[in-house]
Amino acid sequence: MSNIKLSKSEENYLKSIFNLSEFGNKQVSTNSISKILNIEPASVTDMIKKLSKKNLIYHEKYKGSTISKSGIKIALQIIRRHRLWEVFLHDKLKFNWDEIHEIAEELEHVSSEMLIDNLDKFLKYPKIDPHGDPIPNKLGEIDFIDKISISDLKINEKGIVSRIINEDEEFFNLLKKLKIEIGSEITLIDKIDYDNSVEILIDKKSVIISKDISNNIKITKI
Amino acid sequence: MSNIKLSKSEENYLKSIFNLSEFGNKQVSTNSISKILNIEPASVTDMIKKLSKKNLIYHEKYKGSTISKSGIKIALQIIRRHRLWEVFLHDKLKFNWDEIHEIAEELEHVSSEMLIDNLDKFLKYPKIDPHGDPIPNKLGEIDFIDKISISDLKINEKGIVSRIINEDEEFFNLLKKLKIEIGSEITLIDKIDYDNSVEILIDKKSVIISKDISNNIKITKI
DNA sequence: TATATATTTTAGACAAACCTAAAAACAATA
DNA sequence: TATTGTTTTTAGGTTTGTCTAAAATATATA
Repeated sequence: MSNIKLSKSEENYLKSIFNLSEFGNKQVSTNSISKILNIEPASVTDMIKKLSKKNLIYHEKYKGSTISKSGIKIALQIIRRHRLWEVFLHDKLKFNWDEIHEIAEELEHVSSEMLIDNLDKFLKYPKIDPHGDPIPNKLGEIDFIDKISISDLKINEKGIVSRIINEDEEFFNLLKKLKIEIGSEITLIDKIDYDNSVEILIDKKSVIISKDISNNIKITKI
Repeated sequence: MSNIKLSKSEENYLKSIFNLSEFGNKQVSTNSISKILNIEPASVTDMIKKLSKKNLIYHEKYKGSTISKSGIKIALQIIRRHRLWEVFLHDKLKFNWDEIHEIAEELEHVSSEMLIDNLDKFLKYPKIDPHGDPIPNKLGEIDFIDKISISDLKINEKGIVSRIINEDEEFFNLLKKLKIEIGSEITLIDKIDYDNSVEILIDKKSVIISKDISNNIKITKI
């Protein structure tokens, strides 16, 4: 089995390559990795060689890198760890969801499988993290949930908030004021044709939110 | 303020030096650090130079090292992090207390002050870890608790198990069978002069335990 | 106290993960 | 297609934290 213990750096590269590859389907350029990790292209080339030798990615000189099956498997475990820690930080330690990413970025590299399994159990096997991103299970399987816009609902239909696109602090504060967060139940009351804003029922109150705001909130139908 | 971010290595050295120094009172030999960290003496000398330059320890060539005030302060924070994570792993994630040390050893290096404060709050500000060791508070203050042996109790006096000395797995299994763990209430029923074994009431049952066993269990009087 | 032994330090090397500068390959376009 | 610009790689360097071998110092003992 691919039980090679990877360094923190290797894990970060692998995660980034996976994220850039759109589930392993796209070739990833050295430059894009460099930008995402804030590391010079020359250093990225070094690490690409290293990961290639470990068969976690395939690399064609001057062309780009593709993540391998075993690379994907490991990347999904790192993402699993990251997202489970995010749930813990948000739900148990009461961090705001704009504060959790950075800390989870550290915690994700603590590599005890039993730790993550027990954490998963403690959190009652959550399916999505506080940003609404799905959490891979122990086997790396992801529950794909159909995410739609509020305006895709019919009048009086209900949805659960499952993804916040914009992660700016101002937007976060607005949502806090509106009592909208991942898991909130929303009912569509009316669509206003004039400017494509929508009237919704949230936290037992009805509010009208602009198209721009509603576009940054994804939901799943109940 | 001494808000220098230390590397994982530096933190481990500092913690070891503190532990070996008996609360900063003793000079620590290069060899003892080498043994505890499993790192060659020559490498230890290198790190000693580095920590000296940062004024976290004082070093006299060929004599030994003493930990400084600011060194102690940082060491106590690392120990605080370690022990809080141990409480979390044991109480929340249901790890056995012989499994938690290694994982806490990793978690203790995740250096967000807010993380530790929130964890502390979540755990309801515990005073001791699952081994019975005291947890420094945010300011580095430790509650010193008078730890005594079971045989120091008078007949019918009660105590709370507050420290397990022997950390071997067999001993752990024995304690599990006897339902003895940190926090358990013990009542001394009788002292047997013949072999210095003691009869105690634990978990509503009376058992006789040998001198050797009772010596490995420290308690605090209620 | 002289000598043997143990401890500590110095010197020099190495791997990991980064860097800069320059060369090589590729892509875009006049 | 020749030139220009961009991307990627190579070459060589740095820092951190480790190592081994040898030298320096301290300690123990005959």
